[in-house]
Amino acid sequence: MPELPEVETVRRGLQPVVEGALIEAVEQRRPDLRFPFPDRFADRLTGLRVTALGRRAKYLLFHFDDGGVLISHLGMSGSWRIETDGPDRTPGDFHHDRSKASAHDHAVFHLATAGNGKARIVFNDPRRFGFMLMAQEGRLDEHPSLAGLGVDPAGNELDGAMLARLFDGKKAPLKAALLDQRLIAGLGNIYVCEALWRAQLSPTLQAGAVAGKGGRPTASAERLATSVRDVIADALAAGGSSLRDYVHADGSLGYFQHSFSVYDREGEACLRPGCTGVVHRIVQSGRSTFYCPSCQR
DNA sequence: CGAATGACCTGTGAGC
DNA sequence: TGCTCACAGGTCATTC
Repeated sequence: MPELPEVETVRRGLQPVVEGALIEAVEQRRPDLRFPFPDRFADRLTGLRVTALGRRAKYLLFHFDDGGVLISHLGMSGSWRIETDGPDRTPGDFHHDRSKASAHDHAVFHLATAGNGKARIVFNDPRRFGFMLMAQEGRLDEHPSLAGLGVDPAGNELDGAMLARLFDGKKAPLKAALLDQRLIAGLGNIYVCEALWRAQLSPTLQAGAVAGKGGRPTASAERLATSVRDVIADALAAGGSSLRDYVHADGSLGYFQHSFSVYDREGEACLRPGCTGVVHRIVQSGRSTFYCPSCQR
């Protein structure tokens, strides 16, 4: 379920366990995910210390003390799980049993944590659209997976003016433009639908029309930029609020109860106060779009 | 060049 | 119950 807010929630859950941890062993249980694992994957990681856990768009970045960086993408169905042995030792510790082990556990990192405990983090991915790649510190921006990524909607940069500049002259529908990771990096199908609903804009409008002439922001562009940021911020808040340190009792990360305003609500009443419309589903570039034709124009 | 489509995988739920 | 089908939150390669 990983769009940007879910990936960030996973990052925050993993962070206290992996930052400062020493990788004592790595189990790689199959040769590939979406792509082959990097050559000598387990050997290269064993003995390294994690200096920081970062994120770029939907990519998790494990920074190591030798200057290497592990780029981890969750694809459509990937997840990380934390396992620890024994009773809790400090207030920050948590205990998770191994009952969730499954055939789709593809990689296991055995860690000696900064707090001198033992932990494992397990990557599980039934559909195997996820992947892991290696990069070098200082050359991250040149890595094929990260080069060309657009602005992060969780930060402060995205405003109406920037959105208008990005969409200026684009003939693609708004839905497709918002999904384009080269423009805004981190939005996925759900939050694009949600942002358009908030902004009361039709997903079928031409992106360039919203930008306005010459990239000067229209009221629609301002509204859309605000909606995108608010949708992401609200999802992030939801990710942290219902969980203890973003970690479920079973150690799984990043999946949280969430209700959507339009996504997956085909045929149901529009939730906007005063709107009597019904949510429709259409297909744009092969993917479902949910929107209310009555109030999104 | 931009835009649209198919491919990559497995799991799930709806409908018969 | 068991089968088939449509569909699933992402990206990449290919085609028009």
